[in-house]
Formats: sequence, C-alpha cells, structure tokens
Amino acid sequence: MNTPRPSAQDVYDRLRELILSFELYPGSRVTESALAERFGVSRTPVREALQRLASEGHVTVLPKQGVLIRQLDAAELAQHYRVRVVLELAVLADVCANASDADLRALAADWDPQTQPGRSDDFAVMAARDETFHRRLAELGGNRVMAQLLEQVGHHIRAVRRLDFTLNDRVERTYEEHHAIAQCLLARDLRGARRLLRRHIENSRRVASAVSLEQLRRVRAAALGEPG
Amino acid sequence: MNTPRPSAQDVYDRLRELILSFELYPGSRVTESALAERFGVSRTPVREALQRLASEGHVTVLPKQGVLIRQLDAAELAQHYRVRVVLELAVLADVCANASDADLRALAADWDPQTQPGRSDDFAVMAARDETFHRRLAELGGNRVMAQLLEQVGHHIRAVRRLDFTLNDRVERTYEEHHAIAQCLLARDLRGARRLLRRHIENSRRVASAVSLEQLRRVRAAALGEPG
DNA sequence: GACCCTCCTGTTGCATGCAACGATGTACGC
DNA sequence: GCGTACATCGTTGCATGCAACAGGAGGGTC
Repeated sequence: MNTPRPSAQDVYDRLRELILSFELYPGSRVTESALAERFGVSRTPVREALQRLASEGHVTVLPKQGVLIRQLDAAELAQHYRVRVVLELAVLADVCANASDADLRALAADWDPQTQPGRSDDFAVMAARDETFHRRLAELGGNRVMAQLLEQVGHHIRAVRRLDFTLNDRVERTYEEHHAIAQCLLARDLRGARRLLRRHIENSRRVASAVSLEQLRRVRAAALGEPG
Repeated sequence: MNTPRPSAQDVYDRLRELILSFELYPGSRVTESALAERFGVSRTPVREALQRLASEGHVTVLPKQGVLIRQLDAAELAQHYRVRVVLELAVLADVCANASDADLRALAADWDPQTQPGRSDDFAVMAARDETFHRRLAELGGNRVMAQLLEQVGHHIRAVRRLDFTLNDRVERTYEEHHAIAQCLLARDLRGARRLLRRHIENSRRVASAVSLEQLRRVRAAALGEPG
C-alpha cells in the first residue's frame, strides 16, 4: 500500500473539511497532540495548519490553552455576506470593462439551465461548483487582490453555502441566476448584472441568517446518521 | 537590561517592518536560518512569521528553495487601492446609518484643520495618524470583517502611504479632507461623504501609481543614508 | 565543443524534546 | 462552610536534530 505521510498541506485540507462538515463541532476544543495522532503526523504540521485556519477565522487559538473550533454566529455571517456583495459588485464592473465576449459566452454556456452541465445531487459538489462561478467572475475581473479577498470570504461562508443547496429547487435557481448574470455581462449591462447578482447573493444570505446553530447541529447529526 | 526573547509575534512585526521599509529589498532571497540568527531565535518562530507574511502576500515561499521578498509593482498597488476604495465607500454607508453624532463630532474635532491636533513632521507618524482615521471609520461602521480586510489592505499600501506624506502640503490637505468627510457624515450626507472619500483616496492612489520601484529604491537609499 | 550524469551543498519540511504558562483540584486557615 | 494558597497536570511555544529535495558544479562521454 502506498500511504505517504500527510504533509502540512494535507493536514490543513483535511482539518478544514472536518470543520466545514461539522465533524469537529463548533465550540469544542481540540489539542494539537490529539490532531497529530489522528492524522499520523507530529505536532509541527498540525500547528502550521491550525495557524492557517486561525488566520482564516475557522479556529481560535487560546494561548497556552488549546484550540477552539469557532462558532459561526449569524451576525458575523451577515457581515461576511455584506463584504461579499460589496466586492462582487465591484468585480462586475471590472468584468464588464475587461472580459472578452468569448469568455463570457463560455461562462454562460457552463450554466445553461437547459443542459445544466456538471449538475450533481451532492450538496458539497454543487456548492463547490457554485464557488467556481464566482471565482471565475473574479478572475475575469482581472483584479487579483480582490479575487483573493473574495476567496478568503468564501472560506467563512462555505459551510452555510452548502446548507443553502440542501433547500429544494435551489440548484435550478442557481443555474438560472448564474446564466442570467452571464448574459447581462455579455450584453455589457452592468446595472442589470448588479441587480441580479445582488439578489442572487441576497438569496443565499437569507438562508444564512436563518440558520441557527441548532439547525446546523441537526444537519450534522443527520449527516452522521445520529439521532438528533 | 530586560531583553526578553522575541516571540513569533515579535518576529512577524519586525519582519513586516523590515519589508515595508525596504530594508529587506524586494526580489532578494532570505533564508529562515539567516533571519533566525538575525533575530536571536530559532527557525521555528521565523517559519511561523514567514507563513503569515506569505499568506498576506508579502513574501513568497519557494518550496525547498528559500523565501523571496515580493516585488510590489504598480499594477498590484493599483488593485489594492481599488479594493480599498470599494470597501471604504461601503463603510461610509454603515457609518451614516450606525454611528452616533457624538462619535462623529469627536472624529471631526480630531482632524480640525485649525488646530491640527497631533500634527507631526515625521512622515511615518503622519501616515500612522492617517491610518487611525480610516481605521476609526471602519470601527464606526460596525462591520468587523470589513475592518479587518481593510487592515490587511492597509499593510500592503503602507509603504506608499508614507511616501505620500513626503509631498508638500499633503498634510494640510489631509486634515481638510478628513475634516470635511467627518462633517458630511455628521450631516448624514452619504453622497457627499462618498464623493469626498473617493477623491481623498484617489489623491493617494495617484501618488502610488506614479512611484516606480526605482523611486522606492532611491527613497530607501536616502533613508538608510546610502548613496543612491 | 556540447551534453549528460553524478555528487555535493544549501534549504526547507518534519519529528522530537524541553520549558513556560494557564487551569483545575485540593488542602489548609479562618 | 467559605475563601485562599499551592501543587499538579495539561497544553502550547520554542529549540534542536534529522531527512528529503532542488539546484549547481564538476567531470566524463560522445
């Protein structure tokens, strides 16, 4: 068997996934040693991964005390969403000004509500695909700094984004909305694109503000097959 | 003498300052060992600091090769400024909606062009004071996430911001502009505040886009008392 | 003369050991 | 019974040692 020792990057990826899927429950405390043993590495790469996660706001390191999986409270989520809206609306202007017709056509085709390419029933997969749309927009905008900041914001709202897709017909709506936005951009209709995108994100945000930690717990319990 | 061993946080602060003041020259390569020796610590806290700096875009770690001090090119600076404008304009709306009259009056008084409290001839001091204004705005806006992102952007443009204040009468203008913005906010004149702030930042940005790396080098040489 | 192969050096990546610090439980004084 | 001093334990923070890998110099071959 070929099981190479996990690197710090691997530890980071797996840890983040554990947090986003609520297997490491928000509010619970973990120790570097425990994680090191769990992943079969020493504390060093674990520390490195935890520091990254801390800078991204997923965990809080209490000096000399331990590491706390962060709660995600509704107020903070709302702030992230507001930042996201502000940044993405700015991106739209750049896209309108800079992106080529070919790129925008490709983007629109990739979210054609008729064919629905890449559609999946896995929430995590669809959430990831949703992210690629917004990431692509940032890329087409051409402002790498803004793209990276959006990436950062994305880390924080990823958990909620997944929940978003658990709602009925949210997948269809996403194809429609993304498609419509791409069409507006292709027509260089900035105002229209802004209106659509604002509403599109607002739809997600509304879900975010509705989810309480209690709901998250239930979702987690269901995912793990445990009684709620 | 009380000279406690520097912590990873200290190393981070000092390293960032070295980079921002161009004592670690952009494009040059440094090694963990060299920095560790320089700061009188082991490689561990240096690594930690470098990873943070890398995530913030100040350095680039080449795997198994070394650490590269990042160039700051004009294009990227422009992107940072654009992000800053977008975020700060959003902050203004929050301030108009949330901040109290008392806080805004205090802010205006703190930048009264008549008395010019806290005025200094040291560029770095004035740049820091300028930052406090914008930081205070973000605080009054109440969106901590946005404030933190602005803080991040601030790190990247800090070097240029300092250069900004080396220009003649830029200090006077800053007092005037900050005061006017605070007055607009106090009058809950969002549009006016937006216009002023946009122009205020644009003034700085113009400087930023003008400075070439060559100029930065000269400034650095002068600051260090070396021949250009 | 050009190219390739090999060895060597420099650097990072990770493991491990030690010290410092916070928290908790306990015995003691009142 | 209640509050306080103290010892113990758990955890992080840092130092150090070792291994793996990239790059370059040198010699050999075609």
